[in-house]
Amino acid sequence: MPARPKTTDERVTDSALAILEREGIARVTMARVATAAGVRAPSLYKRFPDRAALLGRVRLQVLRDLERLMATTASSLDPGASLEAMGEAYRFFALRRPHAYLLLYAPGVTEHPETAPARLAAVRPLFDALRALGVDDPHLLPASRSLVAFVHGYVTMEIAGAFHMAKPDASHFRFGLRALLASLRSRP
Amino acid sequence: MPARPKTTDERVTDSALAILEREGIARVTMARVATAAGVRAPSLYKRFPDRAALLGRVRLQVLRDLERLMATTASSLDPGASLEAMGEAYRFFALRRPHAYLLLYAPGVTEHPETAPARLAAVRPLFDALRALGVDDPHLLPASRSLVAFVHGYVTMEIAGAFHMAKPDASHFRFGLRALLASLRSRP
DNA sequence: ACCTGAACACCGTTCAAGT
DNA sequence: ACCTGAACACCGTTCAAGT
Repeated sequence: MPARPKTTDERVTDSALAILEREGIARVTMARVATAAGVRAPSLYKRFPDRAALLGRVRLQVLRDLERLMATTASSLDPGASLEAMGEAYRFFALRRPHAYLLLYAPGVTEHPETAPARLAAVRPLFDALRALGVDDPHLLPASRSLVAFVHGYVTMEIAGAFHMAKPDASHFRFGLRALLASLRSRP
Repeated sequence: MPARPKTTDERVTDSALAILEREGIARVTMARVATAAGVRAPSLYKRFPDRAALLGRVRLQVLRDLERLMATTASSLDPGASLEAMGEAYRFFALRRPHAYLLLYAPGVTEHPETAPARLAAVRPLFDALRALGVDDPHLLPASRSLVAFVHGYVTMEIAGAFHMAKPDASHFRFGLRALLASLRSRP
């Protein structure tokens, strides 16, 4: 009764992420992921309860990439410049990996227990920069939510093609980001 | 060779919209829509090329509801108050009909030809109010895009439960909306 | 002209049987 | 302990056959 593993959890999630990034969430089927991971579809159920849970694990992976990017981008010098840089970095992340980004808010995904902490960790640098900018404690939460909402909304619409532009236009994004930051900066 | 219709295009889209609002996009299957419309699944293909096109037609319908709401909400009195009211109305629309709202940016939907004009019409009152607020022509497009991005991003995250709040919190939304509007108002 | 059952290729998922 | 073929209930879609 050996029956030794032909794959690993990590290889399964890596395979799923690769298919996701290339072809989108709808194409991430259990059969395709299984084959890419060197196994048959039913075997995946020994590792993940169902497709929603597998996608939840992939989401966590993407979130950690984003978290790393945010931490790297945050500069300790000028908080204003740091916030702008984080906004731009976030947008680039989303535009470069649209399918992976969309997974962060896609329906039909069971949230992995570590996802909530990871989401918090990803906005932590933002929080710190806002504090450094002079935003007082009671306004930290609404301010960071507003920033994330703007950036998330903008890139989602950009990915969906809502602006029907020839090329992605960074100038309008920067306009909005700066407008919001200027307002937060001049808070009483 | 009569074979007279058992349903209509309108009844089909109405049925699809009803299922969508109650159970979400994944549950809008051809079989369920057909039955609700008094017909069998294959019959739908005489009216719509495929599921993506049917969903595209439903999206147009939702967009027109939103357009009507925006037009109604826009007040000709104070443009600042009007913009705030439009933001709040947009948010309520999305929170009251989350599945319908999400369809506006969902993947796997073939865009109906009239959708682009309808999207334009929906933001028209916003455009007008921004102009009345004193935003000059070259900034009208980035300003409206930024506002829509913020509002869209905020409600999407709210629907997805990203803020993990007990109740939806209007105060943070209003904070961000006002911050953005204040910045646009004080433009040179 | 529109509706339909039957069929096809594909899903996610379960499970008894293999090693 | 993990893998698998076979099976189930469901998809979207096509099409020949009905009226």
